[in-house]
Amino acid sequence: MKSKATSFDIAYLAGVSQSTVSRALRNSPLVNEETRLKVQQIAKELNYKVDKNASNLRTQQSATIALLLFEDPTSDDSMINPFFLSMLGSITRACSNKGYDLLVSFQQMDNDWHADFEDSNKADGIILLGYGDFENYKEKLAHLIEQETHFVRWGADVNDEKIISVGCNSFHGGYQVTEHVIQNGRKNFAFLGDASSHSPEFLERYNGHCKALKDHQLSVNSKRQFSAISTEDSGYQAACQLINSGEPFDAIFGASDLIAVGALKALLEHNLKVPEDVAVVGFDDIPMASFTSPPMTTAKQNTILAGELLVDSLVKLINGEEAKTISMPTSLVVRKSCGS
Amino acid sequence: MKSKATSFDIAYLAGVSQSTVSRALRNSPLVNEETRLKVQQIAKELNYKVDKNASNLRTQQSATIALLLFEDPTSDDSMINPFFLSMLGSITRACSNKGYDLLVSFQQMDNDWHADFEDSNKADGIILLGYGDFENYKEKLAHLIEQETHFVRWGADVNDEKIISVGCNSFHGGYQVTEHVIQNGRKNFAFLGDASSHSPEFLERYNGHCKALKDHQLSVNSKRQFSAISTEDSGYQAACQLINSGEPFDAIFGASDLIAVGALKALLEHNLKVPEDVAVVGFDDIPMASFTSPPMTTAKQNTILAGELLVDSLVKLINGEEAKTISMPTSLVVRKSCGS
DNA sequence: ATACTTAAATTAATCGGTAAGTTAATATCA
DNA sequence: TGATATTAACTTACCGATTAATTTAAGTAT
Repeated sequence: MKSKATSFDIAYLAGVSQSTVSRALRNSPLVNEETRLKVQQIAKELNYKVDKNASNLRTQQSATIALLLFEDPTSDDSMINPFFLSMLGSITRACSNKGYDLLVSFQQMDNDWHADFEDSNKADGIILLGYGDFENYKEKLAHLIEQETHFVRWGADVNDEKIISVGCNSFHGGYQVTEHVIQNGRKNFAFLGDASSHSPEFLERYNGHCKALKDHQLSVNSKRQFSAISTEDSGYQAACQLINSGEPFDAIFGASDLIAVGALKALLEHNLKVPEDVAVVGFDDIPMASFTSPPMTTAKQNTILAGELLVDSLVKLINGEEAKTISMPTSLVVRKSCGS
Repeated sequence: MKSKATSFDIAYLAGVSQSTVSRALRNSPLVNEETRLKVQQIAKELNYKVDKNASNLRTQQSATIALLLFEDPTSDDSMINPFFLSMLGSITRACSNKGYDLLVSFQQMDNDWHADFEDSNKADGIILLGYGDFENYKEKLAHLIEQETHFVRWGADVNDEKIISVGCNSFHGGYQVTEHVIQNGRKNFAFLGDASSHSPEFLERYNGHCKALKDHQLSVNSKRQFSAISTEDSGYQAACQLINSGEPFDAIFGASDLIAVGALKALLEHNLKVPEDVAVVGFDDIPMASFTSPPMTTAKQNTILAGELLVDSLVKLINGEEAKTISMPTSLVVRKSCGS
């Protein structure tokens, strides 16, 4: 086992002190050009790498961001919500662009989740990602605030200026897709997804949905709203309930694409044709959405931009700057499932 | 800004020495039960968390694994290969089960990628994940070995006992899907995917494919093999080349599901019906595979198990134990795209 | 020639733990 | 009772960097 080179080894070989080595490697103007080059040369030969534990300990920062990904406890263990997977991809990129490493951690929303990364100095800040029961979640956030932990979360504004959120304008997205379907002549809209304060995003989508209905002189019928979490299975269940309820409907808005995909499956099983009998729209624009049969019309959330904004905001907080809650617009992606 | 509590603060409050605090918190038998409880109580009240930088520095290990995810440089920046995303999910879980944190880093295969995580003591070992030009990749692995870095890679065995790989038996998988389609009566098989030593996995799939053809008295026609990397677009291009080549074919084997999905699109555009005119099969069983139209028959790679085995093997290496290259079986998932 | 800058390096304190070595107090045994 | 074990604590060195404080040497001005 060959032991790693330290700055002392370099110092010895270069015939200078260890602190000069440290300075030279970080291009400090306090060290002579000639010395610097010699030191850097030796460091390279020894394949020397700065020990992050030592330097982080000394500087009290880690150039690392922790990502906590929350999952619905009921979701299939083998499959992470593809939407968040996309987010993860863009966050990873955004972090590396900003010179941060990324620690990824999956957490069950219901369990006691630990956000010790910053307390233990493993990370400088935290990104919280995931749908989930917000009412429960809120206490934990209060705790984070109390600990003065730097964090940003993905999601709708929660009207607390200490909680920085980056999210899509769910209300507008909900309005947008609903209006599009209405303009295709559908009148009896069903909504599948939790519409309570436990899921602020879904609630906003629902509110936008209802507003669109009202603006077009259609009534909101709560008998056509069925609760669902963001899994295909849950969407399937909700759609079955809807079908079995006997309420007439000619359009379904799934609060997320996964829910809509589940609905598609339920409709198929009940011999209802999409979009002829029922128009189906979703939310997110996950990669799968363009491969469903028929391809899904949906409100696209720009995950690339979202990842960048999350990281930007968090880095601002880490640097002691101000950061603001951001709401991004969604864009309507029209495919075949909505009938036009 | 409230400063974090250190073990000295606890020591002062508990009226013991700092080292006793350190021991008490780690349940060392060297400290009296009563003292231990008192210390732990105070630690809790202060919301004390061990500083990982300090303890890692002292113990020279980080309880962290770094995951390097390689992407085909040409792949769409917005979309990470869903197969690797699944792997990432299961690796994350496996790590947390083993008590390791996970650092995720995306790397471009062609650029100089850095695997400094272990050298800089940020991680105890590295998992390498991704398809890509293996010939190029090899030099870097040699470098890792030279540095005595602990690492495991996803992929086919590369016949070097210093390189521990965990992968699926691509040869068998290729054989399996090919044979299934042959048994449905197809005779003119095309293969889309790089079949060179630059992509060992694809090459193995191709070899298995050819073996199945031969075993069933069908000839291998290299004019029906078109190179492609694992992206939908590349699969689309390759399928177009195939179609335009004028070679007759009634089945396509995409070396990965993404390639097969691209092929599906090309066939649709050329008014070729799947599976009536052409059977299409893929490899991986990404989530999308069950939502294509028609749903894709494919060789499933068990990503959950794969993640566990990768982490297990790496942890063994970290602990100085032996680890062996592992080849897992694939399982045939029959859906509609293959015509039965 | 003396005093004063400036440049370039060194020394030493520090970050917050871990663990080996040592001491002090109590318990056990012949 | 004196010698030896055992328990539970304390002291101190150390991990490998960063950086403030200090020293040394050379250069400039009066």
